[in-house]
Amino acid sequence: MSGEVHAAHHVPQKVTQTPRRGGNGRTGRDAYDLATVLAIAVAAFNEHGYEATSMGILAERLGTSRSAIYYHVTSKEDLLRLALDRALDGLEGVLLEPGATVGPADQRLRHVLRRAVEVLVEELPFVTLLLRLRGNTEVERSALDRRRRFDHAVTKLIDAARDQGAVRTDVDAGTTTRLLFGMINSIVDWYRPGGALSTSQLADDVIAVALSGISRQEIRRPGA
Amino acid sequence: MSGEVHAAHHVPQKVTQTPRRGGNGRTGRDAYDLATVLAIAVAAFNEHGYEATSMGILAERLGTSRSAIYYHVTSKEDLLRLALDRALDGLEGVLLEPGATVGPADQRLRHVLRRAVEVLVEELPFVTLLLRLRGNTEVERSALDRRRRFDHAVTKLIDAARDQGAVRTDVDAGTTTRLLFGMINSIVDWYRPGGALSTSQLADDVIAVALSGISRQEIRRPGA
DNA sequence: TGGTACTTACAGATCGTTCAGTAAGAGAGT
DNA sequence: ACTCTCTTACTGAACGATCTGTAAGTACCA
Repeated sequence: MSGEVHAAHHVPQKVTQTPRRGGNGRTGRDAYDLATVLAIAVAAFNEHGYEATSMGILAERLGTSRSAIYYHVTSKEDLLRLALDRALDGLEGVLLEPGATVGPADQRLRHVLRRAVEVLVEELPFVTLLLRLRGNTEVERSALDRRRRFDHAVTKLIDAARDQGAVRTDVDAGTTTRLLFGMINSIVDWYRPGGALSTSQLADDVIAVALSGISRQEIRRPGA
Repeated sequence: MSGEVHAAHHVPQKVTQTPRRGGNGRTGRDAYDLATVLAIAVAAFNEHGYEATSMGILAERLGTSRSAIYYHVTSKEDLLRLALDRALDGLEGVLLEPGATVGPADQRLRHVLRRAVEVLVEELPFVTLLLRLRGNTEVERSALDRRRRFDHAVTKLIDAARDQGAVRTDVDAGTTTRLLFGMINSIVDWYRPGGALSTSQLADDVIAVALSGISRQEIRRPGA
């Protein structure tokens, strides 16, 4: 039924940190591209919160003027929409992968958890922004709506794994799902790629703790 | 002058939703008390974010004027400080309880987890505000500092339980702790007291999933 | 010459906060 | 019972700063 998640609209944009001055491109003056503006904006949004971040701060960080930004985007909210689309495109893409659509439910669940962690790390600032939304404007509400649909797809996966006998039944299904999401989503609050913990190891750890908890394990077969 | 308001520490204040008109208290006019103003303010802060919430919105919700609020508090930041103090007082109180200080580490850990969930629910709006801080102002940074000290105390408990052999060692201690906190803290994003799930049951579920994960359990003795 | 990427200048609104003034009850004095 | 004074709890206007967004002009390059 409802799982019709929109496919990735376009290829993830390369975020170039430096303005391409003068010659290499094709055009006029300093030439910040949209991706740069967006990357700086999202970083600032995550530091101060979207509404508390002024276009003046963005301009300062870009080394340009407030109004120059309006050459690249039509509004502040436009920046937000662009950023949220990117996060959501990435997450929804996971659900379309073969590993998420074929095979036993518990294996599909493992695949989605692992890939969700990976996308979350790849698109860290964008997903961070998404996860901190309040839903005050229409843009925010529609992003939250897409996020809810994603969550719901994962919930159905957990339900399937439960029917299959792979998930505990002494805790309510909704509670299980929410606690699981809480654990995964918290990654944006502390994980920074490039440190001692690799993304791959992080994904392993998340799956291990999510499935088996923090207690010391007895004999446990890898299949369940 | 009115600076020395300092939240009545541990005793949870009654939040009266209605202004006490006329006679019972002292004198004057409508007489909103600090607790009412604070409750309304925190609710608004959680909905729109602290910085995005204007004094005008608070005044509107209180049915009064912006300037009237300044009779009760010295500044907008003062409201924030009061709210954060309340959340932190509650959480820190848990660490002082006998159940958190005496006995085997794994039992103390269980106690702290359960009580942390309970305080989190009791003081839901205040803790919610705390958990969404960015650390931009001095008030926010000092609150985050207190929160880090609380987290660190729990981390030490987990370490003790690990030394005792109750916690898995195949996942890094720091990662374990952060995933655990992520799970617990996420409660503020979805749990609302008064529903089908009681606070006590929620605490049970959190402990069950935190310790043993979402997988179907084999034989597992309640002690570990 | 024409498009690109701006800059300067500003409109209009809203922000947190201050301040002078005031309505109304409480207590004291008579 | 009556006034007088003091305290409480505001009201309403105004302040300077800052906010998003726009309009018009301009430097640069092909």
